[in-house]
Amino acid sequence: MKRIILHMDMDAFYASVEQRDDPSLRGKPVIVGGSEHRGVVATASYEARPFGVHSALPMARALRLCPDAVVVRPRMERYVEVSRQIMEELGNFSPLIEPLSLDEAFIDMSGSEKLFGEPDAMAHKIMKAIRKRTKLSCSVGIGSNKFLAKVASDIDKPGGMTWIPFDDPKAFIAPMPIRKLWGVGPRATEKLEQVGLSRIGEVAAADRALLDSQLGTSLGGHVHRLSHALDDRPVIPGRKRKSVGSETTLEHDVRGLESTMRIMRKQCERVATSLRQKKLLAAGLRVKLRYSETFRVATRQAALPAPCDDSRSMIGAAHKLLDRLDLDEPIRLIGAAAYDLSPRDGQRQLGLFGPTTAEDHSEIEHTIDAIRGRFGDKIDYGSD
DNA sequence: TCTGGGGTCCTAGGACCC
DNA sequence: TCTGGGGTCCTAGGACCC
Repeated sequence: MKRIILHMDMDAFYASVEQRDDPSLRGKPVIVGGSEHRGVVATASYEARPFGVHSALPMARALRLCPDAVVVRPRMERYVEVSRQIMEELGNFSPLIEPLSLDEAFIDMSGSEKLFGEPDAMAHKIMKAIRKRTKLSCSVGIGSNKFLAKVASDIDKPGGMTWIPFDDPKAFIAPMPIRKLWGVGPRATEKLEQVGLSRIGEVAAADRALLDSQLGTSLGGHVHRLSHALDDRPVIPGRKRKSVGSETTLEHDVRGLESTMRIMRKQCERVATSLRQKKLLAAGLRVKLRYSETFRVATRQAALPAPCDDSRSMIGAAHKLLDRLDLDEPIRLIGAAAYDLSPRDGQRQLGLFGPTTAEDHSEIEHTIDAIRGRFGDKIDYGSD
């Protein structure tokens, strides 16, 4: 059966949510992002983009380009909430929804013409439903596979709909830069350009062996297929997450075990809280540091003594892992991530003889979660 | 210009086992 | 004695995506 894949991409999602929620921001250049010192732009509103402000740009530079911009710190919980509404709306069109991030999803609409009409009509109905539910706009791409749908949604933003022809998609994408190929970033672009390939059509015409020699057989094969407009990856709903992490770039560098652990404890607490919210247990923990002077990232990981969702177990594990890293050079980023996740089901019980085991701590922290849920996060529970 | 935070996937080397 | 080969798992790093 002919596949009909749609890709929905919200327009300037974080910035648009902020402008929707705060009317005083409407019509103004809005930048959602971090601190001017070490932050970057997460999303720039369309009013800010003509100044050259875009995602991943260092904040300091963004503000030099657009000094009148209003800077807003990201409110992730809010975006998560709006994202849920969007995905729920998409669910009314197909059971095969695959979210790629908070603001993007694939929708497999194959065989739904009787219900929703031609693909372009489907796309318009989706855009209308999302606007009605959230007052936000999105762009939609249509193609016969994921890659084409994704390329398409980017062509006419904001608020656009693009349908890459089902009969000759290869000709449609041939003139595009190789950067549009999924999996081709700055490194791979450089490697392909070294052998004179800068357009998708040139990659399609290139020798497979040349691609493999530049990119390795795995990425080489992938890129080769995409350049021929071939992509048989299915739309997979309900993909399980593989890790849950928290990391932060510090305003000021730290060094030494004590200072590093002070931050690391907070990261572990956030990871544990997040695991409990998601009803997951982790069997492994990974710590991550980024060194200021070299910008180098170092990670260490290890299995936890037992699957857990409490910060105490993670803090203990993180401490051991940090022992294996250099803590003498200045550190700018500290992070922790839990992996090897499994669903937590069943009841937990508090031991009779005081809080000693990881299970007990999990139970206590669940109780604290519940209190926080009722009274907010402003309560002081004392230390440790 | 001095480079976020949330993730996923791939690779290469070493341990370990038979 | 001068040393196989394959499979699997784990770890660390790195590219990439939004």
